[in-house]
Amino acid sequence: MARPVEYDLEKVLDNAMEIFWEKGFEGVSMAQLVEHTGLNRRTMYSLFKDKNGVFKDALDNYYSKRSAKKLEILKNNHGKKGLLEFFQSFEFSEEFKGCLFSNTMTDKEFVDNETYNIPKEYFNKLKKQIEINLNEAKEDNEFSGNSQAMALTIITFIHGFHVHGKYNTNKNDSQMIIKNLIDMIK
Amino acid sequence: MARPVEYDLEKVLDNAMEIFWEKGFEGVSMAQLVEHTGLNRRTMYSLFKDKNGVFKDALDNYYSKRSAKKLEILKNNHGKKGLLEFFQSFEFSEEFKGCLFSNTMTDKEFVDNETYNIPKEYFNKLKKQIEINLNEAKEDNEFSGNSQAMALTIITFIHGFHVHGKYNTNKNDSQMIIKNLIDMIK
DNA sequence: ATAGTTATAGAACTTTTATTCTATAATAAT
DNA sequence: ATTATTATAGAATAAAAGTTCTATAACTAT
Repeated sequence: MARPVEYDLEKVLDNAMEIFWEKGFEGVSMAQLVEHTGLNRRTMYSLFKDKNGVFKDALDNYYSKRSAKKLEILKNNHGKKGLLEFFQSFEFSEEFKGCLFSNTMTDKEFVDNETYNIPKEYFNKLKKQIEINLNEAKEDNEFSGNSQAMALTIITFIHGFHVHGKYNTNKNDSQMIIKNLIDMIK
Repeated sequence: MARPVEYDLEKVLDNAMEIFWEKGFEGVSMAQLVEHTGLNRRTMYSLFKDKNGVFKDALDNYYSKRSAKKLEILKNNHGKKGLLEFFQSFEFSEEFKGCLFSNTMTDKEFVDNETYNIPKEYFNKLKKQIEINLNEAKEDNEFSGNSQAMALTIITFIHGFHVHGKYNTNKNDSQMIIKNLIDMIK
């Protein structure tokens, strides 16, 4: 009945996610978004309310494509094994983009609350899951500290790992940091 | 011979530092800077080259007012004592502004290289000093790990601590995190 | 084939932000 | 007092970014 769409929403979201991941919410203009998604300006606004709307959907996409998998790694592996697999899933690429969610936590003043809550709630979930794995590790006699405190520390560390990667892209350093943290969990 | 200045450069820099600290480089407009410093728009541009110039001088001011003192704490206290004093110097205010330098590390694409290098070099210095304190702690039999790896881990952790504080302002959590990290350094 | 509906193209508009310009004000030395 | 010099006030300019508008294109159901 109507003219068919030429875009692929899946790809549009992937492209939006990619550029936001690299440059951050404030670092990306609508013009760049239009260029990078291949979408028409007008189509952009018919699909999304505004720039924040694009960002919100890009974050949802990031969650299902990436973050949800991180949670699964912890859930599907018992205790300390889950934590080890989790840390090993971090990529050490030279062109380090960090984590879109972790980056977004520092953009509180630029995005609306609903959008900010997406990564925020992910980190809450992640913290709880890490705590579960630590408690399991405790039962296995592979951890003897305070699970709650250690879960918070690990979350804190994850944030820092992504910040550090913004200015130090040395692969050895990254691996050294991860290894050192793992050794500290006992 | 000429009309005398009405501003106090010291206060101007403090005010600029304060607002950048709270909102980040991109989060502050020249209009806000003019309002917050009490300076005239034109005077602003006669004192600083441009917005980046204001930011650069605000960072230099932050270094001498705050960061340099952090380094001194480590230098003036031997080994692990220095590290403990260092961590205790972190403030746990509810209205958590984080660390201007750590925040700036995530703004790489917005500021020029010369400016970005100010906090970057501070963290390099800090890492080296932490390494020195860890080596001293080793001689005192208060630490037995890899100093280099642990120094990197602590720096990473510091970055993360400031990101975490952006969305979790719970004082108990912050204290728990710091305490947990200290316990892990051994 | 035509009417109806939605997509696309890209210009136009509006707001915001950084930067500069013109005019005026206040001091110190002559 | 006048002049030279620099500070201030605030308007003006220019570029960039977000958003919307008008016109045209492409398809489907009748």
